[in-house]
Amino acid sequence: MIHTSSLSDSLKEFNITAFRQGQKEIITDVLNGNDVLGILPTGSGKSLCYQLPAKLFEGTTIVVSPLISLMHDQVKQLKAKHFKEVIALNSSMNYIERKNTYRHLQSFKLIYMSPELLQNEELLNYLTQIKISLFVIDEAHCISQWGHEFRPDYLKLESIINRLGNPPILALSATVTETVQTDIVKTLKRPHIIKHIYPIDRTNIAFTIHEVSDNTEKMELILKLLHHKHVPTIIYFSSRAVSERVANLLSAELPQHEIAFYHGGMDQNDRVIVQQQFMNDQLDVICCTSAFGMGIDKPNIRLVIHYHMPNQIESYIQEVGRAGRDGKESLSVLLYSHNDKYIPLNIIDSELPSEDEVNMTFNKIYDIYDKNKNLPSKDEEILEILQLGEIKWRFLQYQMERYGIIKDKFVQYNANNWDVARQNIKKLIKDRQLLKQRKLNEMLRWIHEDYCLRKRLYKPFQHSYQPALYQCCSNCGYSLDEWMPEQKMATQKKDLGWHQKLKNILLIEGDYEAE
DNA sequence: CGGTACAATGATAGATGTCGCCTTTGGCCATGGATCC
Repeated sequence: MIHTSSLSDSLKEFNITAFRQGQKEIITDVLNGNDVLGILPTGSGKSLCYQLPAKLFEGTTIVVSPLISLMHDQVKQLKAKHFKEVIALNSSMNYIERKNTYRHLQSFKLIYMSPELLQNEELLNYLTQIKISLFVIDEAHCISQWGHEFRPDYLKLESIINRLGNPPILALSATVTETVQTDIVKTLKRPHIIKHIYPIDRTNIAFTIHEVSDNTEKMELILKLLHHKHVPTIIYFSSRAVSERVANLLSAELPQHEIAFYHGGMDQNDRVIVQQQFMNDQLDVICCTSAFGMGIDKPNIRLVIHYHMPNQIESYIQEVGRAGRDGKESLSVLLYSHNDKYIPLNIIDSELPSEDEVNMTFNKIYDIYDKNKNLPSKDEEILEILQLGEIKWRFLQYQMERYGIIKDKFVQYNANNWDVARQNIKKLIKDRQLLKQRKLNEMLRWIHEDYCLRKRLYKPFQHSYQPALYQCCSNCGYSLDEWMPEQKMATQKKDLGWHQKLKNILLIEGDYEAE
């Protein structure tokens, strides 16, 4: 039991004078050793909910985070606040570094890691030897959104928590529907988890939908909008190639704007640079896929455009919610043409294996059992043999491990078990596909809604509802022309960068190489 | 046709050189820790 006096003392160490909404309630329950699910809006100080308990607890707190960049940001911030017993683990450490770090894990109060690294036996052996006081899952919606197909290691967290001696859990997120909540609680097997859920509706964002007949019309609309409103803007796409193409077209048409693209296929270095430039207001418009956004806490994003719709409402709420963090009037523009719905349909198809593919995989896995009982060690080889896409195989691999068909690349055969597994997996695939199609249909239904868009958007997420602070939505009579955001001065000078600045100071002539 | 990440590993490109070398002025080579895909 920890006293309130020590709570306020430790607050000072974080340079904070008072708790924000929800923080105290969540932290109190965590300190009392309860399992907690906390839903707080982004920018409301979610991380304090585990950082403060981590500091107060005797043992070590583990934080599972989906992105290495997020872990680094957190560690950097904490070290700046003189919280030093903190580390982010990842696979880039060499043998010596790794051994040295793993041997002294108990000296850290807070350890960040990915769900994938938590599958590593070497690390687990060390972790089971130290006292874990709290197990945190940051961005917990990833369990539901990514766990089933894209990153199945999210579904394995529960068994890991078990191996670590069942420490209390804190799951945190910003956007979680009732369905996703149920999914998280079920996956973690914590039916009695205490829920602290706070409203996530954004009263300073106006919602508009524009149905167009083709992509030319989309471009015209975007050009007109950006030409008149020069504000920090994100444009979301469902295709890397289209995001690049549109970024280039817009750059040519709008010489006053600084425009770049961003997606998962880019060089890691370029991604960091583009993100930094956008954060520092050196870029005005960023054309991106869903890869851009997690951990983006830029206060003055005024406009979020969807060139393509996301494949579910949850994603839309997350993406739109990046606008207007500073509370000022901001705008969402969703562009829709009737062909757009085929993109998410194809994506759904590509992440789950068909019935034929399941049968084929079972047969080929049996062939492997017949020959030498071991899967090739390299994933590429397996994909080559099975003729499957990466995500489909990841899904099947996870399922086959669950049913004991595969264990560490080793194939185990039992005719009865295999039949049961095959039927159940096929059933599961059908269920997942139906669920995904239902989610897509929800999105489409919302797009064709006649009633107030704001109310329909937030209703399934929360019981209370707050009216719009500035403007409501295109169904409540709001039009784009009325929008008058504070704009960037056209004459505003670009940041010169430190090379030029240094050169100016030292009056050096000519160029010199960077670093 | 289209989108999200990480780990692990081998490949690759950039920096170094306590006397590196040679053609003096930077270019080339061999080497082996980072970084990338």
